[in-house]
Amino acid sequence: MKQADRNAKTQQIIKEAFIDLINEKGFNNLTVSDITRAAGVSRGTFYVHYTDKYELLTKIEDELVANITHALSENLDEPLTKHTAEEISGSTYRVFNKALNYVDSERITMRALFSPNGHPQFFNRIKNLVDVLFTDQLTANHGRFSDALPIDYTKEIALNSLLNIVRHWLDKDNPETPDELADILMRSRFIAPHELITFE
Amino acid sequence: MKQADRNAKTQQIIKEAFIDLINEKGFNNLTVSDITRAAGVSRGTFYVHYTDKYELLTKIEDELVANITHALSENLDEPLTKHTAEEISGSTYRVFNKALNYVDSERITMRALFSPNGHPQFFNRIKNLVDVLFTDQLTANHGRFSDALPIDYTKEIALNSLLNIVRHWLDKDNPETPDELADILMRSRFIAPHELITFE
DNA sequence: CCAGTTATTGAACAACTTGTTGAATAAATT
DNA sequence: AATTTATTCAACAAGTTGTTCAATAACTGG
Repeated sequence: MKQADRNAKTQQIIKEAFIDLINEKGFNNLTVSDITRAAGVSRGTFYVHYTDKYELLTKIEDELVANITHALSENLDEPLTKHTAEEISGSTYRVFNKALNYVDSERITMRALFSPNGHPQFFNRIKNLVDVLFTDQLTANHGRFSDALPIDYTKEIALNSLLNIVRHWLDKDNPETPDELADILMRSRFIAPHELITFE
Repeated sequence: MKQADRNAKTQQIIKEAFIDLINEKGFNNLTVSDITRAAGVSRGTFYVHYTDKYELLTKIEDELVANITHALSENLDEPLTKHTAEEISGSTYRVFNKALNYVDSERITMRALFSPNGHPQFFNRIKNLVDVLFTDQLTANHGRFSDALPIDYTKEIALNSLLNIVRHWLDKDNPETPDELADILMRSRFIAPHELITFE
């Protein structure tokens, strides 16, 4: 085995043990000793690769963010060349679908980080990512559908609905396929949430 | 000063220092020593009142949950005696208004706990609270408005929209009054969030 | 006002985690 | 086979944890 592969393999073992431990006891309650014990690796080895558990977390998150950004951006400029409602809708579906398929491939890690025992800042980072990528569409449509609700609240509703659906999906034991969830996300856009909370 | 008052005062000083520190460095990064130093109190005193920082957190949360439950429940049975749409709508508004006024009175604490550096489990606890209290209304209306979206996703959208609006409101520097936010919550019920995320 | 109860203080304790270092060993490279 | 690189293991000081205890301070009831 090559040196590079050897490093990669060690780091992979550490990462997997780390994600397992986040699910077991939460990021904040796990120690570097916990990680190395679970990974079957010396504590010294950990500190060769990472300065602390926060850097390990950051490196994992950075990779996820880069790939999600890529998946979301890839089809994002397409709409400008599309004209019919069907073309636009299909394009939106493909953006969701592509991103969800990647998220699904990192399901265990994503679920761990999105969980209450994971890293709330990571959820916010993804939220900010989606915000920036979709911000033009958001502001452009605001006013047409919003009934003059303040723009900041409108954005909160839209972003949180989208991302909490994904979070809920990640938490499920028998989740829908990424394709099915993309479909649910498409349909969810036409539902006013609080119509469902009334006293009728 | 009476003994009971003396205890209450000490605990209040500790609680205030604790909330300040959550905002400064986050719950997970603060130590008991940090709290007692900030509170100007001996570390021994802390351990007389609380076994650790988790118990302190829990006691604060329990009080908030009890009061929010009270505020939400008080007007919740009214609708059964109401008949017109205006009566029902007014009743809903009063439930929101009452709860929001209490939350506003505990704004600094609520914001600290709801923040990413606070306690995500507390947000989930409130979410569960609202879920249980409104669950009858939720299921009753499902199907009429949902376009056959799976019930679990419908609930996620409704609960997260409601609570993230409140969270966003708590984070604001110049927030609306509780009355104004109750109005925003009422109006937000008729907005389909993802209509705003399209590629048109 | 005094004696008894209760709260606070400050110091000490062992156990644990942290991040660092260095020497020995093991594995890959050339 | 000699060199570079990765891993291991042990030791280190510094900080936190939760507990204990004796001394001090503050309230309480008579």
